[in-house]
Amino acid sequence: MSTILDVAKLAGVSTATVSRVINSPEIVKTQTRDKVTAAMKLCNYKYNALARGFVTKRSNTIGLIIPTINNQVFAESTRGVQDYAEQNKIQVLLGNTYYRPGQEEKLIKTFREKQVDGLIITTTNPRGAILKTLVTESVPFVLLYSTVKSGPITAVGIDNYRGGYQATEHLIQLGHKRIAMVAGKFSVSDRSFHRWHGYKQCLKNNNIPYDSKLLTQSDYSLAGGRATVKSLLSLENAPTAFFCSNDYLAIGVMKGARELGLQLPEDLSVVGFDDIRIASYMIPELTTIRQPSYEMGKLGAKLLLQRIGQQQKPVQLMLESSLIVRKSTTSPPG
Amino acid sequence: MSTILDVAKLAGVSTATVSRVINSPEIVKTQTRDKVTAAMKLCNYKYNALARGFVTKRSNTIGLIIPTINNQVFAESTRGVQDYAEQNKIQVLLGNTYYRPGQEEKLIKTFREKQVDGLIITTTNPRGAILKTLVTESVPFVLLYSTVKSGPITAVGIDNYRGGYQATEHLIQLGHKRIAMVAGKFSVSDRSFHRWHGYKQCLKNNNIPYDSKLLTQSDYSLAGGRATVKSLLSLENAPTAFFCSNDYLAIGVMKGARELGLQLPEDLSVVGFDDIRIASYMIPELTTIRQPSYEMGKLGAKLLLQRIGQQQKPVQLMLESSLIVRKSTTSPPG
DNA sequence: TTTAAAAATGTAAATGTTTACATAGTTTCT
DNA sequence: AGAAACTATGTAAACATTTACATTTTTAAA
Repeated sequence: MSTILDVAKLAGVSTATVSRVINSPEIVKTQTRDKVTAAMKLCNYKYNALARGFVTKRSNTIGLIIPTINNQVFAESTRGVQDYAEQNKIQVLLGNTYYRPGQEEKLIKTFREKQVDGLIITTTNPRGAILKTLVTESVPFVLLYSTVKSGPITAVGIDNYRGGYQATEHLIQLGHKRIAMVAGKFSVSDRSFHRWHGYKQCLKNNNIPYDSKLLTQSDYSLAGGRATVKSLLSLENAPTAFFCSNDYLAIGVMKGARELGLQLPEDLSVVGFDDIRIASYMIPELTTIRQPSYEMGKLGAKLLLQRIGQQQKPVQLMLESSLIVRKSTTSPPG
Repeated sequence: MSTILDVAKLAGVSTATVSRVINSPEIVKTQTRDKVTAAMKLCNYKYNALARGFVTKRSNTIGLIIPTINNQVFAESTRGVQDYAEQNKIQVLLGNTYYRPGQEEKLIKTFREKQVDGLIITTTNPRGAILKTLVTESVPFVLLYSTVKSGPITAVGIDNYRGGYQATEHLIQLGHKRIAMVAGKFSVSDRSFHRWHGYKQCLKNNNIPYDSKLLTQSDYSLAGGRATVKSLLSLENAPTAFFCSNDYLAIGVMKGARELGLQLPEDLSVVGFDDIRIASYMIPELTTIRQPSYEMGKLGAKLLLQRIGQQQKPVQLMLESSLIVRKSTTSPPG
């Protein structure tokens, strides 16, 4: 493999000049530039970005850490990050934690060793020590789907409390009094926890007593939703509506309910969260709380790159979530 | 930031010894090792994998190129690649082409500059010049969802022809004679093209005349499927079954058919392709051709790492696809 | 012309590891 | 005890760029 030195010799110039042709061609005379370009062609020169990163201390790479690429929501934000990064000639190293404890730390360590210029993290543990370390050692990073509201951390997210409130309010307005919440495990993400708070508060504001039997915590998955239906519906005084922590849970719930012979939405109303693409293709079309995942990814990347360039002040940005009313919700039976 | 040299000074040893403690601790005396480890702690030493890559010519990074992370199929294979890579302490750089022409070449160039040890590509253009270049310059790479059957390229895929055949055969056995194919654009992927060949051949073998009006080519998306239904159903002598190039198309088709007032599967049978997770949660549950995406990703990564290590002979591996009969197919009406 | 200023190029050090080879220290064997 | 065979460590070059600074060339001004 040929190096800058080979090119330099071939073109009869110094390595500095070759480097300049690569990095700021406008400052080298056209004539010289052409000689160099020709020489590069001739010896099939391939630029070594690793060597560059080594000397400049800039890898032009960022690390992206998500729970799992298998959730369309994170796929969407990943796409946002990638698109923005690509526009700025930055590559993305991707890592999944699969919600495994300790995995975030591991990935962060590896990525830092790889000399990434910054990190974008959808964390499972926003109070973890590792984030504090990153702040102390002034590693540029930003949090996605974040629940942090203040402090020295740059973060973007939505108001999960409000999302939970919106969903519940919608159901109450339709006349529901017994509303179950199919939450994701709180231990795994406090986003679900905040949504639950919104749900609870909304019940309270509407003088509906909170019943802890109506809360379940399961995996954030289709199977999780499906599995949780039976127990909730076999309660005496069964719920007439389900608010689910994400769309996969909601789709699972709809499936489970169908299997028990219920008509949707007549017998049971279901609200999801996220508004993944397929939500509007379900039958009935899924009512849900939309969060702008792609935009969040893009914005997160933008904030990160700003932070890498100049010392930006940390900010916490809140994106708008919105209730999308479709066909999976209606008034309770009777 | 402290370097190996700082650690060495602090511990009173040479850089070589520190390096050895990092890379093969067993060959250095316990006593020395402890001194070094202590020194590393003391000056908060952070390993620089970039510098290592620079001297060893191994970045421990591979590049993964897919059409779009937004398709659950590719998300699944990505997961397979990642999981296998992680087990082998390899990181993954991810790039989406979004089916844009020229984008594959661009990504390959960037990744090579980044000195990736190898590439995993789900190509849109298996006959493109770039792959030949990679072979010539002996860059280790493997193709995923590949349609290449022989030659100097390592590739893993399924028999798309057979998949198309299986799907069609299933519909014919149910009694259908007018079977439409909702294909993805052939220009964008020859996988769809091969499936169509299987479809055609199966019709022929069953003495059903091929009708080119029953073929549409659209985007591989929910919207693409939905949009294509109307025109097909308004043909005189309309089809009673749709074979779709992927599950998103199929789900879109089901939605579109529902909107036209059809009952599924009584009025229209639909077969998909891929078996994405959500397929079995649709109503009716989607009959489809399963391809083992996760396994494909894992296997691809395995083959790549083998190829990087030793000079392995190129192989083309064919994974089993299988017909999963669910509820979206039944006998034609009447 | 000369001279000053600006533009273009060159020189060489620096970056943080690894590793072939050399040296020193320790066992083991006779 | 001396030699041989290991074992443990050190020395220093190599890797492919960038870049501050120095030098040369060109251009413009006087």
